[in-house]
Amino acid sequence: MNANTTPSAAAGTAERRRRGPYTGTEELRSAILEAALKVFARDGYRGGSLKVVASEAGMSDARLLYHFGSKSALLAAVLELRDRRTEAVYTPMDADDPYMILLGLVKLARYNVSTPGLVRLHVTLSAEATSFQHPAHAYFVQRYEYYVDGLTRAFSGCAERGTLRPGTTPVQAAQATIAVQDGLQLLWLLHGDSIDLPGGIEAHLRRLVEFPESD
Amino acid sequence: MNANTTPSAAAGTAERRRRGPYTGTEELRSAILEAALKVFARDGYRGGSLKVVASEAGMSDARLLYHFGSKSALLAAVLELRDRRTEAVYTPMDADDPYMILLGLVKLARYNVSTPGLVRLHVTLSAEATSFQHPAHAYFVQRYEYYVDGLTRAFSGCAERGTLRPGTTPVQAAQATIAVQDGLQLLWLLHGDSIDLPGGIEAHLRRLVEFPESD
DNA sequence: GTCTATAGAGGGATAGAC
DNA sequence: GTCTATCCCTCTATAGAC
Repeated sequence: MNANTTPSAAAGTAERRRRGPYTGTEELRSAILEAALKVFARDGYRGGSLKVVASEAGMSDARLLYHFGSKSALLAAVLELRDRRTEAVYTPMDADDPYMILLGLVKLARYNVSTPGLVRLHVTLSAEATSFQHPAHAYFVQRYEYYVDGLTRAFSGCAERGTLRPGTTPVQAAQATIAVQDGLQLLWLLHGDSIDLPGGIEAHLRRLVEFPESD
Repeated sequence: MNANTTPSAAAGTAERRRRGPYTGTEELRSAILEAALKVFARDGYRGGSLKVVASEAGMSDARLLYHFGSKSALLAAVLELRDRRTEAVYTPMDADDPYMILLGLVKLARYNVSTPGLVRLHVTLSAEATSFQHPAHAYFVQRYEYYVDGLTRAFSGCAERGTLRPGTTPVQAAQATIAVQDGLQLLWLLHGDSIDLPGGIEAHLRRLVEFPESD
């Protein structure tokens, strides 16, 4: 969040040319993160190598490691980056209006189809992270807990307003919604644009909830 | 499918004891496949190593490779094994009764929760296989096509009988159903038994279709 | 901060003796 | 068929010169 360029970035122009196109530490880190996101999304954490990440970012792996310390630290930074991107599109989860929370998922899906890399990253890493010793295991467990809780509250809000269709509890609705979201992303990666990601999620939500007309 | 023991299996008891507990080629292959399934399920194809598989099966990696030739060939055999296991529980997909096809998914889910290894294998490998160069990429693309087509036919059957609830097309219903199935499996692996896999799928199906009372 | 070089471990696959 | 030994590669991370 700090826009200051670090002191160490005040290198002469000659040196800058020798070092590559990065004019400051932030830009360098950002370039590495971009490359890492791409590689982890394509090959997973286990399958993606630092050498490939470094090469995609146009630098040596030693230089990359100097800035991030270790591969798992790089992964953590990538997940952080992803969270920032997602939050920029999907703020709610503690909003008052449950319908806004739920329909926010459709907006998020529209954003997702515009950035396949983020979808790939999520699908690949969340599956890898089911393994207990995966460095992102705790992250994904926590994240799902957060989303299940938030959506359960939203569906409870609908139930209070009498717009949750009978036959499903708020918790089940929340779990099913996350499942549809993740499952459709996987399907979309395997089957391409014969899958309508936002449309599928919206249809799912409308089977669960009767939304007030305001659209 | 051939139950013959290969000639080479006719080893004396003394030799058998030196070689390990496997009395025939089929049993040996089967032991390897069991270990491979376990390892690939836990660590993925990329993350799982032949040395570990061999060690879990109580043999050297050279011996393993003699019987399967390569790592990707081993993967193919594991996927075949999985298909056989699944087909033993879920035969339909070309049955006449669409309700039977759909409710078969609930039965399948009940089976799945009894064998976490198979669920892990599916979740892990299907995500890895979104990568184009993954050795199981074609397998999963094909498999999903098969399931989407089959379920689309089933939901079309419901539509003809007037029991597909309005607002969703058969194709969308099929895609959503597969998504719920896969997504719930992922959620179940991350969150354990707070997720009711069969119940979640059945609830999803009942939101889509009005089943005739016969249960 | 960045480079080259390398340590040290582990990967898949093969060779040759038995 | 199975073993031991080994090849050759890639991996993460570190060391030391600059």
